Amino acid sequence: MKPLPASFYEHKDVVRIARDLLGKTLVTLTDGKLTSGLIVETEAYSYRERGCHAYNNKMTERNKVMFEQGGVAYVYLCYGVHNLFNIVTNKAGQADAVLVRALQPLKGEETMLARMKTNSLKRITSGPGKLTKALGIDRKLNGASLLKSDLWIENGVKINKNEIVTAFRIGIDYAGEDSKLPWRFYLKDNVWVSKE
DNA sequence: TAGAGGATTGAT
DNA sequence: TCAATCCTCTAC
Repeated sequence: MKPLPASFYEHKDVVRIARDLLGKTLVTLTDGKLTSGLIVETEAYSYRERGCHAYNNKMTERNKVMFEQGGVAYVYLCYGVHNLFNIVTNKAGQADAVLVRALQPLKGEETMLARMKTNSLKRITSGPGKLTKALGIDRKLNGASLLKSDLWIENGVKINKNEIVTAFRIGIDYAGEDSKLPWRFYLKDNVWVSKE
């Protein structure tokens, strides 16, 4: 399998990319250990709405990688506890991104279990803060290219349109009206999706 | 330079 | 329901 091409990430419609990422495979090679998982839940963020760190084209030290060309990782610390993994999309200067919220473990399951200090495979990647830990993603990978580093996305399984559920995004009440945008996508009846 | 708060999680 | 935990942003 090969990483998805740059053109996939440079599309101008971040919502479409978020939907297309369902069923793709996220792969990391951290500390010499390969781990991967099927993407089963995503959320879209755009500089045009308040839920986004780069709302109104506001660039800061933290979110500046969002303004790079699509195809890089945006990893940041949330609540002082969790690393959250985003995929930067669109062209340079158009700060859009997709947050990966849940995975279905595929490879390196033992490595993930060891990182999570648990014996239960269930729910170890069902949440944005958990999947980064399971796959060994942290802020060192902020700005890393998904085309040529130890972090990339491959084609996975084909998803039918009627398997995709559309919902409101989680945890962004502060965004006002924009928190009602139906920009969260997940696979219907998939046990690996994060719980609300 | 101090203070507030967050795209979450797991324990109580 | 609530604390953990720390980096980032904003205001002074």
